[in-house]
Amino acid sequence: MNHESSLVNLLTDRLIAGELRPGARLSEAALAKEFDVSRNTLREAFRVLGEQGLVNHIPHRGVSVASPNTSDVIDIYRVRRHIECSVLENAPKNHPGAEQMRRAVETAHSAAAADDWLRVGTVNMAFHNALVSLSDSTRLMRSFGNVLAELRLAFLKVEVLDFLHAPFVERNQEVLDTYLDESPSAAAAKLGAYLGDSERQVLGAYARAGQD
Amino acid sequence: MNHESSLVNLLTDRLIAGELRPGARLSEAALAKEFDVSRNTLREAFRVLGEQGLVNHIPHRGVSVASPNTSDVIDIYRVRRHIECSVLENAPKNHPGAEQMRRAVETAHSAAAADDWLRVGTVNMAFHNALVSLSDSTRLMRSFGNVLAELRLAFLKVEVLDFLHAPFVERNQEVLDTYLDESPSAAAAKLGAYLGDSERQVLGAYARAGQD
DNA sequence: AGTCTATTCTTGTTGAACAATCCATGCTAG
DNA sequence: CTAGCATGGATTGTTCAACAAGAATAGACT
Repeated sequence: MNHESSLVNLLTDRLIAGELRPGARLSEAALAKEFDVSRNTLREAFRVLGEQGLVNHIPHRGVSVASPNTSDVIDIYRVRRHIECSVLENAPKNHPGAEQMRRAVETAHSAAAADDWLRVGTVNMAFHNALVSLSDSTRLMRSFGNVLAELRLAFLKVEVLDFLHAPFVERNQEVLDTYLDESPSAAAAKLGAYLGDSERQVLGAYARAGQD
Repeated sequence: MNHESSLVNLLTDRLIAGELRPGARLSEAALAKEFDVSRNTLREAFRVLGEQGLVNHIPHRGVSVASPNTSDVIDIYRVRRHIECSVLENAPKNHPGAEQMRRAVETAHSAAAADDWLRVGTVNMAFHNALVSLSDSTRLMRSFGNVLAELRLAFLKVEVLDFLHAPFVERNQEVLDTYLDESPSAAAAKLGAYLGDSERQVLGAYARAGQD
C-alpha cells in the first residue's frame, strides 16, 4: 500500500470531520507518532495539504489547521461565484452530473428530516461538487474541491455548520429545478443570489462569534 | 534561508524555462545531487509541484515533468474560459490590475518587435495573470496560475511557443482596450473568441506534431 | 518469439542525528 | 515596574544511511 497518499486522505478526513480543529497546531512529532509514520513521510503529506489550502505552513513555526478569517471567507465566496455561476451558466442540458445533483438533494432532504445536520453539510458539499462537474473539467473540479474543503473549515471554526445549512437544502432543489426545467442562465442567477445569502450567513456567524 | 520553498521556485523556473522537458523523468538521486539537497527535501518539493500539476507522480515509478496531452489542453482551455471570462465580465472599472495588463501589452509589443518570442510567451502569461487579478481573489489567482504554468508546458512540448503567441499580442491589446473603453461584457466576449482561437492553434500544433 | 525468473535499479519509508530558528523563562538595567 | 536581553528548551529544517517494496531489465528456458 502506498502510505503517503493514504496518509493525505487520512488527514483530510480528520480535518473535514473537525477532529483537528481550525487553528490547531499540528506537531510533527506528535502526529508522526499517532499515525505511526516517520516525520519525513508526514512532512510530505503536509506539503500536499498546504498546497490544497487545508493547512497553513509557516517556516520554522510548523503547520496548523487552516483557520479562515473573514477575508478568507469573502475570497472563497468570490471563487464560488466565479466558478459555480460560470459553470452553471454554460452547462449543457441533460448532463449526467445533474443526476448526482438530484441524488444529493434527495439525500439532503432525508438527512434534514432526521436532524442529521452534519450529514446535510457533507451532502451539500457533494451537491456543489456535482454542480461543478457539469463543466467536465477535472482541473476545475480539483481546484473547486479544495476551496470547498477550506470553506468547510470555516464552518467548523464558528461551530454552527448545522443550522447554517438548513435553509439551503430547499434552495439547492430550486437551483436544480430551474436548471432542468427552465434555463441554465436562470439557474445561474438563482445560484448567484443563493451564494450571496450564504456568504452573508457565514459572515454573520463570524461576527457573532467575534472572529476576525 | 529556507531551502525547501526556494527549491520549489528553482524547479518551477527550470520547468517553465523548458530546461526540464515535458515527459522527462526526474530521478531523485540525480536531481538531489544536482541541487545539492537531500532526497527527502527534494521529495517534499516534488509533492508541492505535483499538487500544482507541474509534475506527475506515479507511485514507485517516480516523478516526471507533466506532459499535457490533447485532452489536457482541452481541459486547460475549459478552465481558462470559465475563469478568465467570468472575471473579466464582472470586473469593475478602473481596477489597478488594468495597469499591469497595460504594461504587459506594452512589453509584449517591444519583445515581439525584437523577435524575442520566448519573452513574448512569458509576458503573455503575465497579462492573463493580471487579468485574473481583476477578481481580487488570491485563491483564484493561485489556481489559475497553476493552470497557466501547465499550459506553458504544453507549448514547450510542441516546441512552437514562439510564433504561436505572435497573433495574440495584438488581441491582448484589443481585449484590454475593449475593457477600458467599452464594457466588461464586450471585452469578455472578445476574450472568449480569443481563447477559442488560441485553443485551436495549440491543438493544431499538437496534431501536426503527432502528439496524442 | 514468448514467457518466466533472477538480478538490479529506483522509489518508499524509517530512525537518528545535527543545525537553525523560535519561544518562554528569568534576569538585568534603567 | 517595565523594557529589553540573555539563556535554555523545544520544534522545525535538513541530511544521511539503511532497508523494504515495487518496477524494470536481462537472461534462461521452452
